[in-house]
Amino acid sequence: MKIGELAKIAQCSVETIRFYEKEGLLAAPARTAGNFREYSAEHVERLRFIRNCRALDMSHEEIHTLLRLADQPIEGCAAINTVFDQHIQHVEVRIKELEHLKQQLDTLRQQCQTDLGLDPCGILQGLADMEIEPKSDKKHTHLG
Amino acid sequence: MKIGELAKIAQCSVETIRFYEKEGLLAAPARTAGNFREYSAEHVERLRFIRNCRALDMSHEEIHTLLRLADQPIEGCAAINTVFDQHIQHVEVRIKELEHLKQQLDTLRQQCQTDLGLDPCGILQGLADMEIEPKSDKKHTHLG
DNA sequence: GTTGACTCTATAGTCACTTCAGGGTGTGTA
DNA sequence: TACACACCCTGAAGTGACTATAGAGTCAAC
Repeated sequence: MKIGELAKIAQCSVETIRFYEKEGLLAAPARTAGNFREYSAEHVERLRFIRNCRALDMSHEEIHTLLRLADQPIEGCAAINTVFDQHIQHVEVRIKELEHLKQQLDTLRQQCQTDLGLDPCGILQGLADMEIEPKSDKKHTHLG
Repeated sequence: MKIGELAKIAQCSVETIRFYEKEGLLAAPARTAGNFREYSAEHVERLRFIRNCRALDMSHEEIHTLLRLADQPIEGCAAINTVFDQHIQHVEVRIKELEHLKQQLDTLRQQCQTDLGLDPCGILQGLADMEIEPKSDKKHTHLG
C-alpha cells in the first residue's frame, strides 16, 4: 500500500510517517518503479504500535527502547516494565503539577470575581505579588 | 543592576532574560558604556510578572495579551478574566487527558504484572492491539 | 598585566511534528 | 495526444520556550 493509505489507517499525516522513517522508528519500505513508498502488513502493525505509544504520550526515545525490547520479548519483559513504570510516573508527576497550578489559578481568579472595576485588577496584583516557586527538578518528565 | 543579578532575583537564566527581550516581553534596557544591559526596578517587576505567568504555564502569547491589558487596567478587567478563564480551561483539559492516559497505562501495566515470562509480553500485546483513539480537537490547549 | 568572573552577539540544538516550495508520477477524461 | 488532477517525492524552514555553544569583549582585583 502507498503512504496515503497507510496514513489513513494509522490516523496520522503522510508527513508524520516520513518523519518516523527519518527518525528510525519505522523501517524504510521498498519503492515502486516510480519511487513511491510501498508498505507491507508489518509496517502497518509497527506504525499502529508507534501511534498507540504516542497516544499514551510516550517520547520517541521511550518508543525506541520499547521497540528494541520487543525484538527480544522474554529477555526484555522486566525492562519493558521499567520503561512503563517510569512513563506512568512521568504522567503522575505532570498531573500533580497541573493540579497545583489549577489551585493557584483558581485562587487568583477569585480576586477579580469579587471586586470588578478595581484598579489595579486583583488578578494583575496577584500576578505581580506571587512568590516565584523554585521548580524542584526540571527533568522529572518529558511531558510539557 | 546587571543581567546576572536580575536573573538571580527572577530565578531564571541570563539567556532566558535576553530571550524575553528578543520576544518583546521585556523592554530593552539602557546600556552601560561597556554595552552591558542596565536594568531598573520596573524591569524587575515586569520580569517577576512574566515569570509568575510562566510558572502558571501560560504561553508567551497569553502573557503578551495580559501585559497589553495591564497597561489599561480598568478597561481590560473583563478581558483579563477571559484570558484567565481560557487558561484555566487549558489546564483542566490537560489534566483530564492525562488522567485518561494514566488509566490506560495502569490497565496495560496490569497485563505484565500477572503473567511474567509470557511471550509475547502482555504490555507489548496491548500496545499492538489498542485501538487508536482519534484525538477530538488538537488545539484545545497549548500545554504539552 | 594578568587572572577570572561576568557580559556581549550570533548561531544551532531540543521535541515531535507541520508547512512550504518546487518538482515528479499515475490515472482518467476530452 | 493533451491535459487536469490527485497523489507522491525531497529538502528546508517554522513552531514554542527555551538551552547550549563559540568566540569575543568588559571590568575589578591582585
